[in-house]
Amino acid sequence: MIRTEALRVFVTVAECGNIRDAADRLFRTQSAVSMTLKQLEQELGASLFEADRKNSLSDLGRFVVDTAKVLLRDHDTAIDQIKHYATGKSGRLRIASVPSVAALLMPEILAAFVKERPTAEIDLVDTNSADVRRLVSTGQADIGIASVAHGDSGLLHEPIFEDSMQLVCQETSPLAHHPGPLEWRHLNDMALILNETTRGIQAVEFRALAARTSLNVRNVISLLAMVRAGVGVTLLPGLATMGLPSTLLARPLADQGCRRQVCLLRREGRVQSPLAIAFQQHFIATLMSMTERFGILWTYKE
Amino acid sequence: MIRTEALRVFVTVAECGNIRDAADRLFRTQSAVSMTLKQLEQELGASLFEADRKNSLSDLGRFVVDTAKVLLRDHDTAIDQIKHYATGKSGRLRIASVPSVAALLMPEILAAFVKERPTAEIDLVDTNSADVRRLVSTGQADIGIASVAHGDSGLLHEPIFEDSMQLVCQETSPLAHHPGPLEWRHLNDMALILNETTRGIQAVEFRALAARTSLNVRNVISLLAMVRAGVGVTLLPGLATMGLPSTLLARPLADQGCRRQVCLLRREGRVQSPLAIAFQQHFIATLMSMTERFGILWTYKE
DNA sequence: CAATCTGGTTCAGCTTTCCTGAAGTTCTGT
DNA sequence: ACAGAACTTCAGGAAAGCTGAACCAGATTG
Repeated sequence: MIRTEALRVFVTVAECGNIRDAADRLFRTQSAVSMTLKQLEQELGASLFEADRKNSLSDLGRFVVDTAKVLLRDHDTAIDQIKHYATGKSGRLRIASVPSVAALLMPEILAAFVKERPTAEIDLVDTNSADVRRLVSTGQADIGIASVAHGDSGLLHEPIFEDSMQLVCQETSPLAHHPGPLEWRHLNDMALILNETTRGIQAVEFRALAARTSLNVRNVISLLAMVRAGVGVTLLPGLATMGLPSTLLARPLADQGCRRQVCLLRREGRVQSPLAIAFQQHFIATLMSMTERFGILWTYKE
Repeated sequence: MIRTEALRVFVTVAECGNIRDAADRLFRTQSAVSMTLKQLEQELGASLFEADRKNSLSDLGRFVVDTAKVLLRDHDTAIDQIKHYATGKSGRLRIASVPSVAALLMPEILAAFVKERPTAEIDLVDTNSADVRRLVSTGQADIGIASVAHGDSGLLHEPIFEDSMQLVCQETSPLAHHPGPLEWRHLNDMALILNETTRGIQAVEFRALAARTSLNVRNVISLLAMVRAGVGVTLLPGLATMGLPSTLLARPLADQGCRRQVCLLRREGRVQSPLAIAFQQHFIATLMSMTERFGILWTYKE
């Protein structure tokens, strides 16, 4: 059996022209190198050098050096690739995230992550929570960031942070300059536009309000356009209100229990790729240092 | 350190889908395979399979299989090439030979040799003895077949066979039908054409005859054309007379000591390529069984 | 529901391989 | 002829790899 390492020893000796230098380079003793060479020659049944002195190769030796050099190069790059993949330095990662996180938090988080991993390929999809869950559970995304729905089978979720819901209205709205947090009753006279994030609100007062309206807009851009056009007001998580257009305002609610929970989702019973693991660690660690700046409430455990 | 063999074990398990079958294929026990896998996973710091059962790969596992498969393929073909080269099954061999051997013996000898070595590249040059020696001593040929000249420095020669010199004349020549072997004196009245092979003849009687002529023709084709045209007679080794044109005849000489010695030549102090060694063995062995057919006298020792 | 089967892991002990340090050999230049 | 350089050989010890036996955990079955 010809060991790859024996070939490496031989190539090193051929390059150095003598055993001592090769032994130094390989962090072995002369005798170890000598014996490896002898064993290799025995294996091949022919001499690799012209003489005892290792400064001139035999015909066979030249052939073996040439062949072994490309073998070793290929071998080393392949092992390297494997190690990179195994340590999450390369590979492919598909992230599905709700728009607020994708737009406001991800840029900063991903910037540092990809900088350290120039060979990693990362796909970021932003879509609504339900779709994020679908993508993750069907294996089309490796990691999801969304609110959690009970009854999600096959998904593991780890709560990351909470985000208090805010009212979004025109700056000309009567509620715009209302002093202090808004009570539910203040919304009684307003036209309310529902959206995906309002589905998670449990408060009975809100559910009563919601029952009176049938306008439900999915896309955030459209939703804000509606509010801007005076169709009505809506509720959005605090994070999503950070880049609000100038004619709109966000106002806090008095009901502190009215929050959306953002979770990290992954498929159950599935070994994650090292890159996915690395991303999660990076995501948690980076995000933790960003909580204050974005006014979010950290709920991650462990 | 990731061993190539560990990757081979992993790929085999991935292909078999379980350890038992893989162990059988690898001629190892289950436990050995299990431990190798465990060690590999430890080295990579991540799991290669989805579960204990080895029938579904993790993301990392899939990547490693893909990468390792090409690595192993390249590795195996490279090792194979080296082994082929080392055992003389492939490589390049440059043979320089005198025309008589090249034309009459080599076809049969090489036919079998190349048939067993489809990937070997063989160059055969036919030229005169002096040039054969030059090619071998300058390293332009690996093996030479020629008569030996004393004072050849840097050349090793092994005598192979002897060949008795014969007179070549027109069939209309007075000597053509002379009964019994020819004495030197029978040539007294003949015009003699010298050639390279006559240089090696020591007999004083011949040297006296040779002193009287100044016509020396190198190329065998030209030489025979001369004889055919009636310019004179010449002497050639028996082997070279076997394909004589129909109007020419070869006649034996009485002087049994008048022979040319054919040797196998190689460069001194130089390790031969395995293919060259293989060729020599084949050459000697095949030629030995051809001696009678070609009327040559075997002189190879050892 | 216990009994069995299947696929895998762990462990102690053995064998093989590999490496080292010291001593020996061979070549080379002076 | 001698010193030094280059390499080999050898004995002993460390490490790695393999095996057989025992063990474990899920499935399957009478």
